Amino acid sequence: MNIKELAKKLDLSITTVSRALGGYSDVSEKTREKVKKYALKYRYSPNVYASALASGKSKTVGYVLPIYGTHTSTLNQGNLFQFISGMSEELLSESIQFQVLFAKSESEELDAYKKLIFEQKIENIVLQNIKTNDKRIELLNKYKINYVAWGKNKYSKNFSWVDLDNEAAIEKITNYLIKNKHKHISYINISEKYNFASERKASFLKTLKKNKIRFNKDYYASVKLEEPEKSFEIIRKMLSRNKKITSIICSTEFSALSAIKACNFLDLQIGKDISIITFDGPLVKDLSSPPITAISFPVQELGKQAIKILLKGDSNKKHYSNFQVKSDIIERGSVHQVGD
Amino acid sequence: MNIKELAKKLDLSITTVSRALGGYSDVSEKTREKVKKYALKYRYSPNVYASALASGKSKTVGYVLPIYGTHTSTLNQGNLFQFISGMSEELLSESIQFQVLFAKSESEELDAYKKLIFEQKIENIVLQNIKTNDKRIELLNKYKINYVAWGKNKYSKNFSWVDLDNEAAIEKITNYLIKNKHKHISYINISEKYNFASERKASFLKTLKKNKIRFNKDYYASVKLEEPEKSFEIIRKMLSRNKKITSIICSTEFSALSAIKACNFLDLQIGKDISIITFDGPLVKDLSSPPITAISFPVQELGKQAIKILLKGDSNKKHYSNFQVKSDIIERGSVHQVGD
DNA sequence: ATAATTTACCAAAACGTTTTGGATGTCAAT
DNA sequence: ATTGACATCCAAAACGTTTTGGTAAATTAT
Repeated sequence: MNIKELAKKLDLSITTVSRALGGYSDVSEKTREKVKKYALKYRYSPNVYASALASGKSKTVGYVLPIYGTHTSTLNQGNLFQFISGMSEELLSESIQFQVLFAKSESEELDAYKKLIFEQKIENIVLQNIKTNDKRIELLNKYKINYVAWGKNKYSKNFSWVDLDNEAAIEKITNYLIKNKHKHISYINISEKYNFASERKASFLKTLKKNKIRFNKDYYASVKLEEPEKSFEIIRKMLSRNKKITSIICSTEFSALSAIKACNFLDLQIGKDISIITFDGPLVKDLSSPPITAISFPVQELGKQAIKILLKGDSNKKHYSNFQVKSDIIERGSVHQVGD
Repeated sequence: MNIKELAKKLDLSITTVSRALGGYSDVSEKTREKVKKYALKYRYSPNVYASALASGKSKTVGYVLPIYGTHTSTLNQGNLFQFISGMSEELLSESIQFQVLFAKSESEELDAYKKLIFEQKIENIVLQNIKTNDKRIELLNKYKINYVAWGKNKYSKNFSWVDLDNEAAIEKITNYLIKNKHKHISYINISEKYNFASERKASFLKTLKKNKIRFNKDYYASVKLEEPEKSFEIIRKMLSRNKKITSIICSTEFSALSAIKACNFLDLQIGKDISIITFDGPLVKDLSSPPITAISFPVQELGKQAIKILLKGDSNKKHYSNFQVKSDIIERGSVHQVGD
């Protein structure tokens, strides 16, 4: 069933059918209802290719999913699928397509974006894992693509984004530990080339300073996003070389699980000898023993908002939106009070 | 740059340019090379929408990724991204698009396939998690879609598939445990509505019988694919009610990690009081303490082969291919000999 | 030398939409 | 009665390809 056949059944022109379904005001409500009814009855849906060709717009949102390293990078982003789920839900309700490409390296990633732009003529894109200096941003700006980023950086006055308030989150965590009399706080972060990690480090340093605790660089390490499996060795070494450490902050739940493993290895009892606190995720939520206190934020909502902002966006207009969420600590008993 | 402009630059007709790039034999090799050179020079790539509209073929492979439950279902499929990575690699080298939809429930899943078929006119699809009675198979057969499944079922003489030899894998695992004098072997499987799980159960029963070990149904449980977080309670209960159990086979690595948690909870020492053996995955590989003996198979290769079979397939011809891999046990010390 | 075949090219139609630029009819204002 | 504004519809062009059904020239077979 195509538009021609449908028009014939309705005894209307192709134009009117098209414009009725397109929501144009130059068709009466009466005929619009009739057209809609028949379209449903005969299961008509416009051919996406013809539609994209004729209008020059693809009604598609593009997204590149990085599966770096030994495909474990997704493990370091435990709430990735919550974000995708949020996007997906919002897109479904707008009946807009969702084109996902997979990339196995950074160069493949940039190529994937080029493919979306040049080959598929996609004009709406969602980005994630924004770097402090992000080539993708340059690319998308250059070609006037409408996009929304999960994450911000120093150029983010000039694009739309959604994000967790990373600064507030780390401040909250650090203060929480300090309140529990921790002075030797370690932090297992992600490489600072990712802006969220850089923000978190900055906030960590700032909060320590505010509380007059000297930052010890031996207490800080960063793990590559694409190499979660390296976390264990890093934490094990850090803990065995710095016996004074009483708490570990983890930027990802994978690190937190690695920290558990390291504590087991070194016979440190979690919640007694040492504290662990992490950004939340499904593994930490359901698998860790013992349960780990975590900071949680509504990732699915972030995905929904990303799409909402994207769809009302317009790459020509110079108006940018953003959406920031706060986070909350969920106590699960892995943080102890020092000196008890 | 479109084909018209390119043709003008080359002083050739649109037809010839199109057919040169399309690999038709009615173009001389000399002009073909010239066209290719210019296409590269001017960065011409055919408009995918015009191309799909004109040819009626979309040059796209469709795929539906289930993110069931609280988006944790991917955790129960640890090697999913290895499979995707394999597909992705193969598709990239053929410069074919990869359209991925996400589905959050079974009905959404079926709708997603319908969307691929009816709205996007996609004629190549990869399926995963084949059920013993799979509605998707009916749908795809009915509309003569070319597809390949990861997994088989009783109707699989009538479609193409790639899979692990599940029967051999479970036989290998069970024999391995029996060789180590285990008689009270428990098995944490996935719901038998998935055919791979059903095959595994059957093979488990068969191998026990062959070795004259009576099957105890209290030693067997299945977890829903979309509810990995339930594993822990199931295993904990099973172990505390059946003190004779000396080994646990796990169909997914998430179950294996849950089994570790349960053993810790019940103060059972892994590799001494109780053995755990599992299907391998990235979590078990890098995160579990202690390391868990696992059965491993080349998932990425499965993804590659799926695409190879798909692309040479033709929904009209009644010829079906398949590709089956064997698995190997990787000893990591979590299996002990009973009576030592 | 002529006929038959093969090689290399091309004009025009087709794919199913959206959009442009009217056309027609109705109604209120003059 | 005429004009202007508005509501409602439509024919035809356009989007950028692929495919069909050729033609002319070159080559081979007779």
